Amino acid sequence: MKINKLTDYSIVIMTNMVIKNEQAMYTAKELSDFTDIPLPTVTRILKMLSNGKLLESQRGPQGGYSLAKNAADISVAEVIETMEGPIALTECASDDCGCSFEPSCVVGKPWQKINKAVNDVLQNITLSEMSVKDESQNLLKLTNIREMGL
Amino acid sequence: MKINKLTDYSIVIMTNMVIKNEQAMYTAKELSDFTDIPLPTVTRILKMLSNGKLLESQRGPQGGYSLAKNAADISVAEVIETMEGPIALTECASDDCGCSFEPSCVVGKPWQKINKAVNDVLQNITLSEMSVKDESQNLLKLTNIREMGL
DNA sequence: TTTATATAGGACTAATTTGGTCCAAATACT
DNA sequence: AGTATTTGGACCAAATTAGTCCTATATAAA
Repeated sequence: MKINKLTDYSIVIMTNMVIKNEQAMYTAKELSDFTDIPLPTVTRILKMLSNGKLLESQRGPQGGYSLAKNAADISVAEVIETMEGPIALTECASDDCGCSFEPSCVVGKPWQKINKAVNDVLQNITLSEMSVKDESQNLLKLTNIREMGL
Repeated sequence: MKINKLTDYSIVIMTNMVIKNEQAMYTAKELSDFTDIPLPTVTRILKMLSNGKLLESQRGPQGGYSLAKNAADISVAEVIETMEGPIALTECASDDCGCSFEPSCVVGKPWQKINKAVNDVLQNITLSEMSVKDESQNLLKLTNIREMGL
C-alpha cells in the first residue's frame, strides 16, 4: 500500500523542476544537488521518465532534461504509471482477473470499484498543485470523482 | 502501489466467512479449503487478523476463528491497516515527515491530501459490500467523501 | 575535427520486504 | 490426566526493489 521509493523521488524531482522554472532544462547533477537524492539514482529515474515521455532529453553539453508538457497537464497518476505500471491495488483490479483463485474468488467486482476511485483521486492532482506552497490553494478537485458514477 | 498479497488474501478469506455464515467459527483448514490458499499462509493471516482484533480465536478442539464484529462494521481500510500498518502512500503522508530530505522537501502537504482521499475511499467500503454478488447493490458510498472537506 | 560534457542503455550487487515453513504453547474433549 | 486439535510465535527462503557502475552515443563548443 505504498508507492515505490523511486516513484516518490520522481515526484520530488519533477516538483522541484516546476518550482525553479517549469520550462528550463536541468542536468541530472543539478537535480541531484537540488533534491539531495544520490546522482546515480537520479539518472536512473530521469531515464525512466524520459522513456515514459514525461520528460524530454537533450544530449551533449548544455543538454539535460525538461518537462515534456505543462506541469498543469501532468497528473500524479501519470508519474506513478510511468514508474511502476498500471495503478492496480490488486491483481483482480483489472478487468480480466485470470488468477488461479478465480473459481472460488468472490471479490472481483468490488476491487474494481475501489481501484477506480483511488485512480481518480490520483488523476485529479497535477504537478502544478503539488508545487503550490500556499495551503489554501491546494485543494484536491473532487468534481470529477463526484461524477464518476460510483 | 499494490497492497500485499497477504492483505489481498485476508479480504478474500474474510469475505468467504461472511458469505458462508457471518457468525460461524471456522478452522484455518476449512478456510484454506474454501479459498485454495495454502494452509500455512492462511494460519499466518488468521493470526495477524486475530492480533489486530478483527477476528476472535478459540483454541483446542472445536476451536477456530470468527469475525470479531459485524461484517458491515469492518472496512477494507481496517483490514489493510491491520495487515500492513497505517495507510500511507509515502513516508511524507504522515503528519511529521521527519525524512532526511525535509529541508529541501517541497511536496509534504499535497501528499497528505492525496492520502486522506485514498484513505476515505477505503474506509467507506465494508466487508458486507465486498460480499455482495449483485452488481447493482454494490455501490461505493461516497457521501462521506463528499463531505470530507478537500 | 577534436574534445569535453551530457544522456542512453544495460548489467550487476546489495538490501529490504515478502512469503512460506516449522516447532512450541494452549485448550477442550475423552 | 492424557491426547488430539488448534492457535501462537520464531525462523528461514525467495522475490522484489533500490542503488551502483561501466560502456556507448550524441552534441555543442573550442
